[in-house]
This record gives sequence, structure tokens and C-alpha cells, in this order.
Amino acid sequence: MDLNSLIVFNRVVESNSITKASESLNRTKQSVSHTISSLEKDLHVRFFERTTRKIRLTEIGKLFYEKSRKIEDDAKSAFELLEETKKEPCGTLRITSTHLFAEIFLEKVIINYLKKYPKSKIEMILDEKQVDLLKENIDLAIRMGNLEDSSMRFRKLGSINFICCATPEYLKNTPEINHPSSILSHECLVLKGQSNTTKWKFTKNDEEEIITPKFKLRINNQKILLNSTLNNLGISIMPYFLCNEYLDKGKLVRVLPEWKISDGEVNALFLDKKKSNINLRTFLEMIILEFKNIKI
Amino acid sequence: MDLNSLIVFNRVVESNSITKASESLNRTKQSVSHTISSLEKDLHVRFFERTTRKIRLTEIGKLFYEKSRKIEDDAKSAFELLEETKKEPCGTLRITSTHLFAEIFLEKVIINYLKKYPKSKIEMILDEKQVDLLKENIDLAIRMGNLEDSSMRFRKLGSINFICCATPEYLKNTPEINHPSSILSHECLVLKGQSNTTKWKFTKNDEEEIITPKFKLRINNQKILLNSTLNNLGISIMPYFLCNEYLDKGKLVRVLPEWKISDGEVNALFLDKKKSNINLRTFLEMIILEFKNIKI
DNA sequence: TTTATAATTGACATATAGTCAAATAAAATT
DNA sequence: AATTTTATTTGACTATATGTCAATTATAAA
Repeated sequence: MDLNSLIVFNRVVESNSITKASESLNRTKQSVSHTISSLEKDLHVRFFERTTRKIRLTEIGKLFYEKSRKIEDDAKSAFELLEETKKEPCGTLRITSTHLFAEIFLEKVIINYLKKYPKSKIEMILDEKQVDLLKENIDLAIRMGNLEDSSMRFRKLGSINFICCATPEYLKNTPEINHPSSILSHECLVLKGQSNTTKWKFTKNDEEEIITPKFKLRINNQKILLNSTLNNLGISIMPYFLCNEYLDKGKLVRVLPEWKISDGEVNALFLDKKKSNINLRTFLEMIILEFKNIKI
Repeated sequence: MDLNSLIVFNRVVESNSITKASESLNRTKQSVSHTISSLEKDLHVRFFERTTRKIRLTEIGKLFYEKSRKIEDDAKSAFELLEETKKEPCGTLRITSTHLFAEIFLEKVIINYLKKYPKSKIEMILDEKQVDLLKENIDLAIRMGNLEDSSMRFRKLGSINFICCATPEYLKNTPEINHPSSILSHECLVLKGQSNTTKWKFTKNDEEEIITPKFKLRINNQKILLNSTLNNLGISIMPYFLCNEYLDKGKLVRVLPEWKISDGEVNALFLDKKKSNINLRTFLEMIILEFKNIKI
């Protein structure tokens, strides 16, 4: 199927003349005549009744034209969309994220974006809770987990590996841990989420254990949680990227290393209606590239 | 703008691989690679981020794909429509018209159509009044005048020349006619239409005269009207094609030949929702050709 | 009847698109 | 870390499709 000949077909229908069509297409009339003939031949259909002097669109041709015209219009609008796209980002882009993500992942992209597009501004709304994009008029959210809502779109940026850990000092003076349930008799440092109860899920092959740890500290700040852990206050679960240097140095050790904690997906979320927004798409493209290079 | 490359683009997006796309397109991967590159070059846009081993759709590419995919789908459905079209007409086609039109114009087409498509039937609903296509489930009406209704479509088939005439015998014994108003003192033979009053409109350059003739006979049958006129019963207005032979022979003469009576348009009318019906379109195509050859 | 015009046809030229082979570099494997 | 595999790109060549020129046809207009 040759879509290009549809354009030629449309011009011929509209001018009801091969010669006139050839002029508006900047081709010779022979070429146009040939294109139409091959189109008809390919489709085994007669679109025009011809004499040597006139052509007349058949009923089938008329019917096909309506479709064909629509295809051309859609194609035009697709190409126009790209023209829009090529405009330089400008104005304000409103982004929400957590403090941690902003510090760790976004800082660099934000700076690059603002340097690259001098007419742009960024407004960051950092919150540990999920913010309503519609109400707050936010263009982009960088979050863990995704949102079930058909008016939203998301793009996975990467996944975060969580591990359970504590300091050797802390573990030395406390009961041995050989099963998730052992943790119940320990002090835990937990991240405050939306709900009031924190559950830790461990899996090992097909085994699954969900516990509700007793907390010594519950806080919605991952860094303070890390520092508390480093200060021998207890056991915590945290992103690998945040604690790997301490693990390497031996300042932290993994607890129950053979038990896995499910990964967290980092997603970029935005409202469907904003998907064509130049600022959003440009920033998104940059952050996708950034995440490819980051070792999470 | 090259629409064909959109198909290639779609396959590459869907398989996220130039090699896989090339397989489903039955082309070499080099060819596909080249097509995508030229598309990007033409549009000054980057649809894929590439390494030598992988490609990744950019956000702009994703956005463009939605449009591009739609274009392909529409094109497919347009071509499928043609496949439908190529099916042979079969089953019943319901046509309404006047008795006169059916006898004069339609008879030949009906016979040809039924002979050409052995699986077809035709049901004719002849009525001098306009019939409701929707209520009566009629596929096609061949009528004079057209209908203002957006759910309907029409196709002009030709136009009918009307003339005012009477026999020389009748005119010999009656007052001279030199102006439309003269007709008011004559016997008239009028076609019964929808309304109860018949008006005859005459024009001469910018002059316009509308009269309400006194009738001796009012009937919804054009042929009886003709015969009544030939029998010296009075003056009538009738289609030129019906009376031209009598005019040539001198059995009828024109009344007020310098005054024109507006032409009547013969249209084919059908419901918009039936425009793809194969029987309808085939018959319509035949009748259009027929009307080109008929001297109205 | 003649003339002008709009479409077609066939031969040829050119441009486009496809193929083959080779190069590249990232991912997978050892 | 070294090797192999593989997906993409690039460049030279080829085939195909597309457009052009010239000639032909037939109809509408004069």
C-alpha cells in the first residue's frame, strides 16, 4: 500500500483534473496520470471515469476520497505537532518530588535544563506525600510507585533496590537474626509513609514474610534515617544507592541478605492532557537520559 | 512528506528494533535504518536514541507514533472499505421515484442492474409524493428537488427543462397570450404536488411573474396531463423531454416562449449512513452513467 | 470541420530506495 | 578482562520506481 499516492489522488479529486493537480503538485501530468492508474490497478478499483478530455470521480472514488482526505489531514497535523515540538522550552515547569530524589537525581538535570533553555523557569514542590497534579497544577512528578488513573501517564525511569541493614555495633549487642520474624524483637528505624502502620515485606524464593516492625524512630526523611542507622539506633530498610558506600566500608552490614525486599519503581508521572507540553517533554527526555547514566 | 516511511516507523516503534521491524517488513535492516534516518532528517527531529545495539524511542517519537499509528490504521480501514466495495451486489435494493421517472429514466438501468448482478433484487416504491427514506427503509430516491437534511446525501443527475405549451387548436379559439397574466383567463392542466395551490413562475431577464392558474384538471400523473393537453383541454407546463416530439410535429406549440420556467433538478438521494452500501453505490454509478447519455 | 485541450502511452532518464559488504560498538559470554 | 555475538550504521553499488519527453488519442469547443 502506497500512502503517497493518496496525496496525489486527493489533489486530482479536488481539482477534478489531472493537469490542474499536476500543477499544484509540481509534477508533470503524465506522472500524475500514471500514479492514479497504478493506484487503481493496485487496488483493483476504478476511481475515475475518463475520457481523453475529462475525468469524473466515481462513487467509490468519492467514498474513498473522504477517507483519503482524512489521512492527509491527520498526517499534516502530525507534522505540525513536530513543528510545535521544535520550539524552545520557555516559561515555568512545575515539578514535584521528594527531597531525597530532588537532591540525588534531579539537581543535575534541573541545572542543565535551566542552563540550556535560558527562557525557562522551574518551580519545585518537594513533599514526601504524593501531591495532586491536577489541583496543584503540576506538570511532572518524580515518584516511587505509580498511579492508577486514566487521566495520567507515567514513564518508568528506573528501579530502586532496597536492602535491610544495620551497623555491626548495633547487631553485636542484640539477638541474632536468622528469619524476618527475628526483627520483631529489634529496634527499627522506619520511613514514615502515607499510612500509619509500616510493613516490611521479605521474600525468599516462594516464601513471603510480612512483618510490622516496632519502631524507635519513624520519620519522613530518608537521610536522617540513614544517619540514625549509622549511629547504631537500630535496623532500617533503605535504598541501596544511599547506603552502598557504608556497606563497602563495613560501617553498615546487610541484615538477612538472602531475603529480598521488593524493588521500588521510580516513575515520571504527568497528566495526559499535558503530554504535548514542550517544557515537560524536553525535561522528561533529559531526565530519562540522566537515569540511564545513574547507578541506582 | 513521505507517508510510506510512517509505516516503517510504526513497525520499528512496535518492535523497538530495526532488525525485527525489517523482518516484518520483508526488507533489509539497512533499508529500514536508512528510512528512519531520512525521516528524522526530513523532519529535523530525533525519534530514536541509538547505540550500536539498541534503540530507544524518544518522547517526541512516542508522541509522533500515536499520530502515525492512527494514520496507518485509517489507511488500512480505507483499503478495507474498498475490499467491501468489490463484493458483488446482492440482496434487495429499495428505490423510490415517480411513475414518470421510473418509466422514462429508470427502466433501462433497473434491467441492466438486475441482469448484471444475478443475486440482486430491486423493490420500487413509486409515488408522486416524497417518501420518507428512513421510515420506509428506502435506499435510494430519484426525485426532483433536493432535501435539506444533514442525514441525507444527494447527487445531481441532471436538470429538466420545463416549457409551457398547448395545442394550436386550443389556442386558436381562446384569448391571445402575450404576458403570464394572460393565462389567468385560460383553462389550465396542472400537476398535483404536495400543496393544494399550484403556482407557475415565469421569468424574463430580471422580470419575474408568479401566477396561480385556474385548473380544469389537476392530477398527479404527468402522462395523463400530456394527453389531456394533446386533446385540446388547455395549457400546461411539462418537461421538455416529454413533449418535444409533439412540438417538433407541430401538435403542440410553446406558450410565452420568451418567458423561462425554472429548471428542475433531478437528484439521487440517500441516507448518509447508507453511503457505503454496495448495492446503492453500484446502482448509483450505473444511473449516473445512464443520465449522461440521456437527453433530457 | 477544424482547433485546442486534457488525458494516455511508450521510450528514456533520473532519483529513490534496496542490497551487499564492511565497520562499529555495545551487550553477552567466556 | 577478553572474546564473541549481535544490532546498528555507513558506503558503494544496483534495481526499481518515478518522473520526463515526445508522440498519440479523442473529445470539447470554436
